[in-house]
Amino acid sequence: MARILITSAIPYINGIKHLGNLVGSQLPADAYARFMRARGHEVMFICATDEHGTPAELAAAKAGKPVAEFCADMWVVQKGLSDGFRLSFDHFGRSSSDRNHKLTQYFAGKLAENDLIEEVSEKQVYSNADGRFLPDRYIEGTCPNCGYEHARGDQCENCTKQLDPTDLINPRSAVSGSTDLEVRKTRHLYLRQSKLKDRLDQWIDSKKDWPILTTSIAKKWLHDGDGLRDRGITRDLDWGVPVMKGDKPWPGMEGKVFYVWFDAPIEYIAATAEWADANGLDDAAWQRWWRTDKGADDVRYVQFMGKDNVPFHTLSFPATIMGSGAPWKLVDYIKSFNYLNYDGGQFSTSQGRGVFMDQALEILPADYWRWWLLSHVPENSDSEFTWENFQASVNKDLADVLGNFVSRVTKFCRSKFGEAVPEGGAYGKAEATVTAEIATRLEAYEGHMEAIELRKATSELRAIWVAGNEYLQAAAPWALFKTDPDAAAAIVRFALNLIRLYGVLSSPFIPDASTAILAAMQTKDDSWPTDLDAALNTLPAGHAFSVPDVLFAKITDEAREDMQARFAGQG
RNA sequence: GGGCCUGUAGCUCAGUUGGUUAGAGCAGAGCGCUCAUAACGCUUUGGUCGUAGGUUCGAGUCCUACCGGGCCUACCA
Repeated sequence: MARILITSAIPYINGIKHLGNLVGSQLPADAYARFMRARGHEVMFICATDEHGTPAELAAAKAGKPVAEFCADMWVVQKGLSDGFRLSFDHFGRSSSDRNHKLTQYFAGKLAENDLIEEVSEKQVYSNADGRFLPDRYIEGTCPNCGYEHARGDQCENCTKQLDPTDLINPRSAVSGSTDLEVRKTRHLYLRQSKLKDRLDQWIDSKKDWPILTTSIAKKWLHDGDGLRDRGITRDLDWGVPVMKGDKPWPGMEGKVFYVWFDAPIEYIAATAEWADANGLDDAAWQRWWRTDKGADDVRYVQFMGKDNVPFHTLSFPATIMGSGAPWKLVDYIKSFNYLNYDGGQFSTSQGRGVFMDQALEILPADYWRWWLLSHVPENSDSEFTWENFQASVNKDLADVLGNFVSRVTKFCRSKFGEAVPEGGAYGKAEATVTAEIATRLEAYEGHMEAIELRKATSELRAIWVAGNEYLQAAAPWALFKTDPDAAAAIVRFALNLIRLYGVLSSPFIPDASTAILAAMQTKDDSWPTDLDAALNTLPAGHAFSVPDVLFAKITDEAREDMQARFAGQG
């Protein structure tokens, strides 16, 4: 039995996430975690909300709430949605937790001890009307290059020229529109990750099996221009982790907080500590996942994230871990994803374009979304959601291939033999043949899951469902029943056992249906099959079962058209 | 501008270190079955693998150029 630590990129607190966000980290991480648990491994699956930064403060102001209250409320919303999608986190934490405050300050102190922190004096734009420093992109003005009037302080979206906020003509705050701006001097801490460049480079080089998307982004940042640049890790904000050197004050840094991307990955560790706290466990309980000197050296640590998060996970966070000089666990495998687009364009929060997590659950059960999203997860390139594809995929795979199989077998049995596994006859050649096919496919399925090749895994799982229909069609118990009821009984017995097997094998992707299948089969035995012949004899003759309700109702053309219209967006 | 990814049947995608007639699912067509959510099964029609060159006995696979799509480019997270 292995020990596997799994983290999903932590969703930003600022609003409800859309399906593109969901499929880019949390959902694939969940399928992987569920599979590994089902295989009997010890899993720690961690997620949290990412609560700091300027956008959170602004969203809170817009909602008319103090930021702490806003975040607390949004955490409840996001937690509810992750439960709704059946994301099986062992703990869903908060980056604003006391644990994260302490750990973030601890890491900063360690980095300072090791001469990896530098104080830099810089100039930044301050908005008097807003009473805050503004990040470059929150300053708007006319582009000096092309004359576009809504250029942002970091880059003009029209001509793509890189800008400095002071380049803008008629600069104004993107928050309030105020032009009462001034450039102020401020001091910030920088993480001297450039000193760790060679070590990071060698480390990345050693990861031959990582997705090319992961390593190519890391390489680009390591070697672009003068190489890896140092990075500011503090901000002039009110909401965040106060800058401290371990548990001591940091002279000159009063009133400042750590930058959200410094504390966010540390929350992976902190959330595990929060988990221990929530379960009344001691520090050793979480440290055995994170400290290689306290039991974590046999842990395999896998991270999931969208491609936009790759630099922080391949460089900044490892630099923090390495630079601490303490035996913290470094990531072993980084699975990164491309983007999911929506019907010919991007998902857009501002334009209300696409489907958001709360709306998705209002429309259809979680399993529908999970199945479609995971069988189309953007592993190799950006992929696209269309309602036609969603409808076709869900109706065919879930309703016809799997759902109808369960239906036809259980109903046939009920009408001919009653609601118990029938006795009589014996498994023969046909059963051996399909068992052999499933064994081969199961091995492939497991291999793809181990390698986190989720699309391939779903297609193999589907083929396992199809094998049941092929078997049943060839065996034709409805015909055999008339001449040889015992032979028909054996076929039905085998098919009922197939149903239970499907319930077990499908659980990483469609957990609710899995539960419903096992409940209908009236069994608690959800153990992953190691011996297929034994697994297909789990339900003995005489074992009672019930005919479940329709597992997956089909999406009608009319319903699809309604949804299509509803989510077309205003943009 | 620079870097990276991507372009394979109407649609969504597989195609290992280059090796014989390029595969799967869906959609389409035909047949079969009638237990089932008009579900299932079998058979079958679709591709000069973005374009043009090159390397090679041999290229979807390697190289070059071009065309199209996408992402990143460090103060949004």
